[in-house]
Amino acid sequence: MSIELSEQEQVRRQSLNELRSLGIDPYPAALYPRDAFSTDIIAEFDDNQETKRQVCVAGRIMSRRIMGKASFVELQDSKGRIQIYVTRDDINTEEQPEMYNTVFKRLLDIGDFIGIKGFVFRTKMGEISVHAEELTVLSKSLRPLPIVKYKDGVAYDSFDDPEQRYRQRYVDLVVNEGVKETFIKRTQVYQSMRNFFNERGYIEVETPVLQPIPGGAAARPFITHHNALNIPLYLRIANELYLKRLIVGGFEGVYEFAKNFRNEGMDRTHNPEFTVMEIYVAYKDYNWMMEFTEKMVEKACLDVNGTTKVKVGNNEIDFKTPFKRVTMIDSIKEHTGFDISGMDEDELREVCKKLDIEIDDTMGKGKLIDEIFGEKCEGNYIQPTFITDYPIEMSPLCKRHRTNPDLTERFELMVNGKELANAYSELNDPIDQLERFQEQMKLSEKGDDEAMFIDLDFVRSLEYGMPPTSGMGIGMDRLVMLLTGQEAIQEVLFFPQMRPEKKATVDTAEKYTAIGVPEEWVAVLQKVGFITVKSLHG
RNA sequence: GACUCCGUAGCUCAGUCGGUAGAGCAAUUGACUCUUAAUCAAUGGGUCGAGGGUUCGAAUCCCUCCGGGGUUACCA
Repeated sequence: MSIELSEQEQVRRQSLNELRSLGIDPYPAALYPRDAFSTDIIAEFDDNQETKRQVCVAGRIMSRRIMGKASFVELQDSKGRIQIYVTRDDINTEEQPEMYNTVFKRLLDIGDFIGIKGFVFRTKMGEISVHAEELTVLSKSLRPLPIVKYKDGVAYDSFDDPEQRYRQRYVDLVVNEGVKETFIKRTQVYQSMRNFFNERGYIEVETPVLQPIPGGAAARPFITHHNALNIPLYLRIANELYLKRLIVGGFEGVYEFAKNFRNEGMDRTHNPEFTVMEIYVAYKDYNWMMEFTEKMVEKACLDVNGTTKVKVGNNEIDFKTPFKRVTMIDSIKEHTGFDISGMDEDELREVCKKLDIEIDDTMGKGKLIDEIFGEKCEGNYIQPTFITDYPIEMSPLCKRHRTNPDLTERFELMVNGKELANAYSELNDPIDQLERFQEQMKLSEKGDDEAMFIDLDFVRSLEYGMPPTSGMGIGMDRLVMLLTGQEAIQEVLFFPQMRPEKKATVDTAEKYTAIGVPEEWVAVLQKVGFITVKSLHG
């Protein structure tokens, strides 16, 4: 925040005062009786109408073309833009004879909100516009917006510094065409999925974000402290264990769009907080869940884009069902030539060495297989593909495979070379579950800082009995990225995490003298680099 | 975290070999009652990310720091 105002900010504050002195409230309290939206007016216009349609519109001035006693304004509302034709003779009134020359031309600026009452017509150049008969100042803008111009869909001087766009998303949304559409599509994806679940009778629920044991995934959690209880609490890394408790409790289909938090790196596909939709359905297995998932994704794509095809970067992805299905063992065989079925840890290490994959001693069998798949296979799956039957060591919450005890009934949905969804036939054998947690403990002792904690209450719930259940989690940010063709997670989050904005500040002389620094030393100290009192310590 | 590039007016960007700051839009003043990246004329606007160094002289060269992008590592 700059303390000194730029020339344009000073002018706008001056205009604000002049509006008040003319008896115009720049921030009126009364509701404005808007009765039409920009794009609707254009869509509903009929050249053959005998009487002109009267409308009342409101929005932000995005550009002005002033030609003496007549002007054109581009007014932007939540749906789009419409041109307003403003003339001196039509908007001046007895009470406000300077409405046009002083108020409109001199005191209003790009960025201000105004309301317009008038009639709809088509200009000589053919553009459907509103001929203003009454202009109301609705809100004065004190900061100049970036000026982005459009012609034939091409943007000129777009506001495109990513740092400023993300830090001041409100500005990005105002001036850059298409940004809002991405976020509207995000909401449509959620609506599509909610409808899909609700139609089937599944219930949307909410479970704790603050958890005493961060369970349900392998990840580094954020930790915080609850003062009244005097205990550490973790921000959830997943909601899986809570949703399964609800299946124990008798719900037969529950889902939650859950904000999860992981204290890991940030880049164009990772934000510290992100959203996962998890759903659990009783009496189903992972085969059922595969069909459910592909139908859900196909529908979401159709609802948002009207087609199953999406362009992401140079790839065209088709979400037409059915998706391909490949077991993990077959995938590794196909992309590396190694058949790892039945291999022990040492043999797997040998394979990794041959494939030039970096490994370390903390890695168990499951992690080694995961590395091979991640390095050599994952990236090949551009079109939606289910990878099935993961090794048991890397799936501690998943039911053992019905035909092979070394594997689990698990699938991941890979799209554009990345994991999008993850699902199991859920492990509901409480004794097996406890043993799997204990295996995780051993991994943790071995040095794996992502191994899962033991959640004894969760085991207790399973001891009361959970019906056979299938569960699935899908990364919402990644899904939205795919369905909107965006390649950075920051483009689908309104406010992605950023380093705090910092300005180099210089402490005042008083702060130095307050800690006993002689006044005449202050300038000297600042000159040699101690620009703050704090910098004198340490 | 590592590597790499970037930071100049409200916005988008030039700035040559180190010689003291430029354009378009926006703003201000004026002309113009159907324009649309409106047009025409004039004017003002800069801690060149911050701090230090080299130099007679630094937006430019060197060092440190801050912020961001890209690549990479961990991860969804």
